[in-house]
Amino acid sequence: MADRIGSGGPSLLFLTDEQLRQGIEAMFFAYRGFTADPDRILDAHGYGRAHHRALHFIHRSPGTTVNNLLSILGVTKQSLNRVLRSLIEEGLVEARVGARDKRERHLYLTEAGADLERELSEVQRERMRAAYREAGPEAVRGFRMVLEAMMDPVQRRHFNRLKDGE
Amino acid sequence: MADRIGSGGPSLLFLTDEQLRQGIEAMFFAYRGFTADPDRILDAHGYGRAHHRALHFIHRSPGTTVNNLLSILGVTKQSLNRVLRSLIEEGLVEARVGARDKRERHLYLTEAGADLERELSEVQRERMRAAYREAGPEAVRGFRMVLEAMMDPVQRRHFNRLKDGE
DNA sequence: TTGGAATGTCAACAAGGCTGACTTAAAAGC
DNA sequence: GCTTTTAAGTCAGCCTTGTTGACATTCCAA
Repeated sequence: MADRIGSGGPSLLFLTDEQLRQGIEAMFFAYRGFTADPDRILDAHGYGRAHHRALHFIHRSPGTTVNNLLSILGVTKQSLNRVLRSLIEEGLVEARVGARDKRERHLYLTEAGADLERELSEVQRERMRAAYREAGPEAVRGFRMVLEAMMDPVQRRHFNRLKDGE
Repeated sequence: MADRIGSGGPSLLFLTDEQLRQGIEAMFFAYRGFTADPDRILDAHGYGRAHHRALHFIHRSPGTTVNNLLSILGVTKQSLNRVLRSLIEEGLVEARVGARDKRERHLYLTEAGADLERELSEVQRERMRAAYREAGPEAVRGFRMVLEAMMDPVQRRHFNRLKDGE
């Protein structure tokens, strides 16, 4: 952990391979914690992470189209369709034919879907809240900055669109 | 930083549901970026993320036992074994019978294994380095603090052990 | 009217999780 | 010394979630 990295000086300290590796491991372990609580609930309901993601983004953008959801999630339509079908069959999601463009399906959570989404997001937000509280507001700003910088440009666009409520 | 729970002043801003949801989405999108580069390389070699994780932690703790790796990765031995077997068969990992306890297998990267690990970690570190550079050292500290606070206690122990080079 | 876009569906396959049952070898404990 | 426990490996089978490829339907728009 020694400082002096040759000519680099202290401003480069956080860019040593060791520091970068620690960042990588932090992402790995933290992501496990991040998904642990929802995973338990999903399991009890017989769903998986893919269902959670669909519920989350439909909740976030009610009336979104399948295609839009596809590009946010970055999976194939076949993969999403399997998940979406079970959510629709079991009454958690409603797909309404588009008024303007009847090819499109607009997706909405039913009351039951909103209930499950709330249950899932509650535990996940609780974990995030605890972490934010423990780390403090300044750390949270840094956390958000690094995460945003780590995204692919396409993901980053999605992220900022959602953030701005588009 | 004491966030008073009363009046909900600006110190509570970062704990609103909206802020927390943005944190959740940031984790989701950033994790995709985080794994994107290694995934491409792995794919070209016919390996998957599970192989990457094994290579990473064997590199990190040369001579680690299967059981230890198991508890770091948090998967079943059957699951790890499948991955490990292919890595050993293809000459990327070597398993040496323990000297003190002959039941144990100590895992090491071969030269070929170290080569692939380097290739993988290089692109991942490069992404992390770019993100760190863009966000700045102060942000990096916050990033690390929040991630660590988000881990389950067990993961956090693993993380800190690795960090301290145990 | 016709091309192409949006959607849905079928089939097949792979990675990587899981459980359960069982073996082998060796260490530990009585 | 004998028994139990532990570390590791293996077989079989299952699930979720990702992938390709092929193909049908609907319907907007040029």
